[in-house]
Amino acid sequence: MIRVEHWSPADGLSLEPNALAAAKEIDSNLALTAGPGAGKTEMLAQRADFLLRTGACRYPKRILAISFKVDASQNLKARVRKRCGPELAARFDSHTFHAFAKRIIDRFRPVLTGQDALDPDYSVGPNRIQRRSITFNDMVPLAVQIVESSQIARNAIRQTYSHVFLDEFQDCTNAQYELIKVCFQDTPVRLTAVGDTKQRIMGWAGALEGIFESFAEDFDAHPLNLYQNFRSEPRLRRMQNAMVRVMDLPAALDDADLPGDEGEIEILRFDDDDDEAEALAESVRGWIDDEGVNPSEIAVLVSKQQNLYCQKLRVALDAKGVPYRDEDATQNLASEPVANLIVDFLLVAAGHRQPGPFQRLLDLVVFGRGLDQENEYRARSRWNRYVENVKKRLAAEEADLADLVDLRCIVSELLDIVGRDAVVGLSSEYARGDYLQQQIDATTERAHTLLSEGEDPVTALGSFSGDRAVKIMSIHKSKGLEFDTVVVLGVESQTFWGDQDAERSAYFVGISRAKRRLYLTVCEEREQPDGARYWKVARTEQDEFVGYATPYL
DNA sequence: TTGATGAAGTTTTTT
DNA sequence: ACTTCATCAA
Repeated sequence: MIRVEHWSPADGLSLEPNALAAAKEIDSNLALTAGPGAGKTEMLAQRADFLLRTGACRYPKRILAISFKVDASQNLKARVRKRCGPELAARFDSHTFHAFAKRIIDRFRPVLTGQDALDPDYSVGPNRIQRRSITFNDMVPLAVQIVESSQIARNAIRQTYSHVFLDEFQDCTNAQYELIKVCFQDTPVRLTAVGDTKQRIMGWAGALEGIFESFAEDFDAHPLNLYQNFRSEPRLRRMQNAMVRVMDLPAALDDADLPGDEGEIEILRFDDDDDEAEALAESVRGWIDDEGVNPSEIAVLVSKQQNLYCQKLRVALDAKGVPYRDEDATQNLASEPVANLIVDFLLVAAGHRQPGPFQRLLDLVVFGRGLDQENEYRARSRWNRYVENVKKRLAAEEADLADLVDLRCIVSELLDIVGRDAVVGLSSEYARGDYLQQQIDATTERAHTLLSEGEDPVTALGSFSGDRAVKIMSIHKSKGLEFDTVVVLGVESQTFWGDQDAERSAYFVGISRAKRRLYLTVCEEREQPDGARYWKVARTEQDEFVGYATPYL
């Protein structure tokens, strides 16, 4: 443990003054607003490092981080582990709102009585069924009810955590805010809320307007703002700034403060979506093959109906052999930690030099266990021996990944080596029923399908792992992510319909994912799902949204 | 039966 | 923004 005055940001990073102030804040609750690319995640990771290393969060107290999306919560956890090491990071709990609520329900379930009583083996499904099943939407309200009515639950939560981080706070809903309040209002627990009201894109799901103001009031939180944008090149920042001028004038900068020609913005206009798919696939292929851009640094974003809008693009990418991952279709399995574990291992076993998967496996199997140095060394060499052994068997054709029996065998062997406890610990869902086995079977099936297509294993599994695949996803899914090159597909009034402010925020989120290059596509005509009808592009919204880009081409 | 009119529904996430 | 469905008048 070190003294507060001796702490400096981990890994020799430097933070802008307000980020440093936020990271080192001890007494106040914080309401930290910051635009895209300001380094909110990094600030939280550094703050975790500060709290854990200086003992402001002293053992056995823990830090609770609440995000909205699974991958955001995993990213934050990984960043914290990187900054302060696995031992301290073990006291950093990173959950989604739903996961946090469900943990409360599972732990204090008997508190629920009468109408709301739940059986021990209740399930989560599409319908609320008395005692047997709840829906996603029931989770947070039930957790609120538990914490409200049970002093024991309240105390348990308040005594576990000394600090709470709230990520993407602009998208906090009424029910979620209630949960935060019943758990932590008027307690010594210190809260840090970070977000950007200009990126509020969950209004349709009940995200509260003016949530930062309410929070500042209810929790007497100290407001801070981060000004920098470490993500985007200046040309892109000027376009973002043009949107900020419309959405939140006081937060806008003078364009003169964003000098430089770096960065690239293009508007691609097409007659129809066939041309669009063809040209886009060709551009993507060029970026990867000619410019050497990593496919995973390229994202195609759509506002709505991803399946419909990206169908032709997928066909065109297939035809050109461009690896891509449709985050919609693969979502279920690809977001399962055990699926990633298995696929990472298959990639390492089958391919040469797979740094991403290799490192993730090491983190899980060796470093993530809080072992001391000697045992860590042993675990590492044991793991390396095992990997080499499987590689050798594959090379000698004693085992064949394309063979389902061999594949099953290798998977079960892997899970034994990793350890049942470690696998179950990957997700809170795995402890119950046969859910884990189902996911393992589904992954094996899927891997078998991919591997028996005849391509080499690394390419075949590439679309699953996503390490070397172009990402196709909704703007909502892209929140919090960043890419070298971003294509916003279909910048048309037909795709950005709905509440004007909400749509503008969504567009802002989309364009601000790009670090260096932004492409916008517009079609005059686009095919409808039944294949027969076409619509013409209306002009109004197209002019507004594309218009933000035109001065910066 | 046809055409005209208007209202309602559609999308985005979460164990 | 656009589609689908219900209703009403001719």
